[in-house]
Amino acid sequence: MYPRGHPTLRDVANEAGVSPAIASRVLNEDPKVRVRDDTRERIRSVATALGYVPHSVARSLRGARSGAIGLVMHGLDSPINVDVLAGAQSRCTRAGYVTLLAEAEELAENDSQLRAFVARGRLDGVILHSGYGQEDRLVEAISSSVPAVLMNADDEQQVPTVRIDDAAAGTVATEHLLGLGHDTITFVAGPQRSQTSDRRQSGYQEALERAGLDRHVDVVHGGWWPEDGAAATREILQRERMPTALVVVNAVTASGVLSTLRDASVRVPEEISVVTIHDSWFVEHLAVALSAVRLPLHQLGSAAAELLIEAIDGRTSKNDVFITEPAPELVLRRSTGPPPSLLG
Amino acid sequence: MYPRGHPTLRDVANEAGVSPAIASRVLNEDPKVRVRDDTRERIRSVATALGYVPHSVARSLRGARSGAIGLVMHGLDSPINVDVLAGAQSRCTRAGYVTLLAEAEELAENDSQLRAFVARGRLDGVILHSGYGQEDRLVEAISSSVPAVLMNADDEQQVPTVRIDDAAAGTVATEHLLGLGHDTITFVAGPQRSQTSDRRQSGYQEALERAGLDRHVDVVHGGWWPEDGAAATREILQRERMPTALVVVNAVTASGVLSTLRDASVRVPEEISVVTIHDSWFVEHLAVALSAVRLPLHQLGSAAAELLIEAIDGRTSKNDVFITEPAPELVLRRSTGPPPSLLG
DNA sequence: ACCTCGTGAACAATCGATTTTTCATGACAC
DNA sequence: GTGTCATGAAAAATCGATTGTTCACGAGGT
Repeated sequence: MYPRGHPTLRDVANEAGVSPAIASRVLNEDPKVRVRDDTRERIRSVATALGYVPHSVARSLRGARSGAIGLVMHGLDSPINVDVLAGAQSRCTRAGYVTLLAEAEELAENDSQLRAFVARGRLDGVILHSGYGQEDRLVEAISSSVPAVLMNADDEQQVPTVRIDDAAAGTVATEHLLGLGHDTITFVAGPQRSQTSDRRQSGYQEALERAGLDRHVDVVHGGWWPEDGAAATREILQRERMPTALVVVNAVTASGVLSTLRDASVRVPEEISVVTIHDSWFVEHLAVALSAVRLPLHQLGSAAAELLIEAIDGRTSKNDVFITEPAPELVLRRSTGPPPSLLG
Repeated sequence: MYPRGHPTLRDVANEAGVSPAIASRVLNEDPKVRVRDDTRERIRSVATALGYVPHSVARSLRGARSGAIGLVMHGLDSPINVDVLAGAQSRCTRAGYVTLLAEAEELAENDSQLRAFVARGRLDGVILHSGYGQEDRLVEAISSSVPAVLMNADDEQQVPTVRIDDAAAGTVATEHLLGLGHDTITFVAGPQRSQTSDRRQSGYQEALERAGLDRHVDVVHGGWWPEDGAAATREILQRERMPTALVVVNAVTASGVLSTLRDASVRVPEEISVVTIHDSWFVEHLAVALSAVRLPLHQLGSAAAELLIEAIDGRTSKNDVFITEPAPELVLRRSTGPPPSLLG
């Protein structure tokens, strides 16, 4: 039923009594071809009558365009990353591309998967989710065979990159706490090698420095997952002097922080304030409704798609994009308040 | 740099002083061709020296296989659905297919997107995430042009379907509450037209009937999102006689239920117990760590991929698959306990 | 010497659409 | 009546790989 008897352009042409050449031009509305109106009409009606659908593979073989963009993503189990994916995916789709999805880790580990993915002719370009470190080989392998754009990668890259203002997010979060009167604020960071985490941390440090509190910079390394937040929190809980507030690198990490604090019966925000970066659907449903800095993740994805599509079309290809609008903004909920000392 | 000067099979053949035919056979390790060892060696080394990569489009034009599978998904903003996606994606990838991702809603609304997606030759098959109702036309359009498998669809379908035991999940959740002594248990359902929700609800009803409580069946319709759970909860809170326990159709919905109860200062589980279906990473970090019934979502995806791949290969194609292993299982956390009446 | 056979590899068709080139027809001018 | 031009459409090349068929050559048998 499926592939059998699918009419080809030749079938349409024969049925309409014309050559495939003329049928192709009519159906593609080639402006520089002269056809009689009745012929044009005949071809069109035969095409619809037969249910003709162009063969995309044949078309891209001739045309050197596949109409497909590859999306190489990290950790889709995190809603944060899914937001980015959605932004990229919908932008590509609106531009008429179909999107191929792949997992960065799998591609990096499995050479035959990688080869199948970037096989010649399959993709017009690739959007590569970066910022998880240690992926130079993958970036190299992909960008050497197909136009590529990176999302959220390290600073020095051969490949065009789109970034969001992670440092500003760190600053906004920290300044919110400073404004409430906190002066011992710990940054719960991501993995040691993450530049995304580093950038947020530098925003945190900058805010402290501006407040004259550079001596109070305090960083605990965690990771991107709830368990990482939980581990970091347990470490903090064991200290003699606990900070009065936490800036957590990521909302998923923060979910582990909050539930660990709850399990330890530490009241938020009365005993400790928590603010995080990324405002996702779940943050207001966590152990405590979580104050968070909103970052334009969806835009990160769509801007990357935009940049790639421009590059594919050969239009002005700025090399990098830094998304500053909308600026990171705090969404205030229940997890932040004045430090205990000010509560009387 | 990219497409320019990519060596073709002909380039390899010329360089090695053989015909493209023999080069193709050697590189693909065709067993029924006889070549001298030195020729074979020469072709191989020329291929690697030139960095030859087969042109996937040319290959699939000739071979009538694209090596690509389409994944049409609903609501990727829900982690629940992402789990399903991940299962399908990784199974396809391991079988050597690349995966094309599309949004069911967009495809249903936008005809040109749909046509681009199922364009002849692009896909060897499609996995279609169903169970959101009202998608007959999409299923029809897709399955008429390419082999397809449905995930979690309604019962009467023309297309092979993979299902999980939603009814059993409803039963397990309900029996857990019954076992704790509850007898007024409300089911917070999904949208009116969702068969997935209906199946879970029927499991709930069946459990009540077996307990002789058929008169206590009570269903409030909500939806798949936190706001839906919140709205349903507000409705329940306004009643004169509140139930002592809730079975919530979905963990995302339940997150809205729990935070609404928290905001209304209703203690969980002391005043009301809540159990949900779907055990995702976030449920233990919600307002109250949520008891949940684990369903094999990842397997739903991978089984669908499996079924589709078998169909593509023309191997035994069972028409439907019903996943019963592992059976739905309760993961006990803090949101369920005895009803107030038994607490003394 | 002639025919047969096996070996190793070239030739050529094919997949379906696009695109450049070529061609047939009729109208018109001379 | 012959040459020129515009019109409308057919022919044929092309994209790159795969695959069924054909072919050249040398060894071996008789």
